[in-house]
Amino acid sequence: MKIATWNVNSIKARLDNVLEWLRDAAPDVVLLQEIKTVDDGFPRLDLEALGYRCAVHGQKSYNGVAILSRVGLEDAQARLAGDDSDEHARYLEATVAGNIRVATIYLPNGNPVATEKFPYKLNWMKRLKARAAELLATGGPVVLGGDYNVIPTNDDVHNPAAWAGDALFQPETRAAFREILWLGYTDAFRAVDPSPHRYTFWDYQGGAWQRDHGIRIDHLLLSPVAADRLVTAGIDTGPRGKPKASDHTPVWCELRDPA
DNA sequence: ATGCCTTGCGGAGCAAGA
Repeated sequence: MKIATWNVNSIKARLDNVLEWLRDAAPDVVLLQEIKTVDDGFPRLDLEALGYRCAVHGQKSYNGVAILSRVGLEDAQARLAGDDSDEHARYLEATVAGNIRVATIYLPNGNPVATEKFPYKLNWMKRLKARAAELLATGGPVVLGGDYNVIPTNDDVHNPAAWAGDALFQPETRAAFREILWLGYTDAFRAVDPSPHRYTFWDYQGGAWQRDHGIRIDHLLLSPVAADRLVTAGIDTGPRGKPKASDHTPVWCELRDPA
């Protein structure tokens, strides 16, 4: 069972890239972020033609998340509890393969730090932590994947000093991410690859991709019973090097079938 | 250097991203 997460930066602009990658990588479940379309604009038919069912939580112009699955897709539920005034489409859960609860997460960027955007980010992380705790309490396999907009450690950024003032790298941001991990979640990529400077995002500007000036901000967090099934995980840098690429590239993990 | 790209929206030049 291969589960991947990918911030595609517009599903419409990226459709050919996404279809090509689905054929090449053959993931069973894909957690998408930044689809940048309302539900009706989602290219459902093209994805269904490859065997995927789709759950979509869209929004006009910005944000938007979706789940693709070719191993069943049930009980989709959008939005995080805790702030009824939050209209951003950033969170969607569903059950795949019968009993794996997955969530696609587009965590707020939070920049600039001196504006209301940063406390919105931190509050969103509190809401996510609360939901993550609820899901742990079910005792079942859970995979929380997405664009967390969090650089966890100095090993996850090319030049830590350059990011010191950024919302993705603030001590409060990193602490809030650790709080979620310490509930009992495992960072799937880090569990299998401790090497530093493995990135999932490279800015479009300044030749960041060509220079490998990236950051690791897309993560797959596994509950204990999901982590017990972890076979391997990786970052697929292929899509970032293609024409018309998203600025993010897919992260994936492989879970063995239950005993 | 809040620019350097890229996208959506709408039909020019912002807003937002990270």
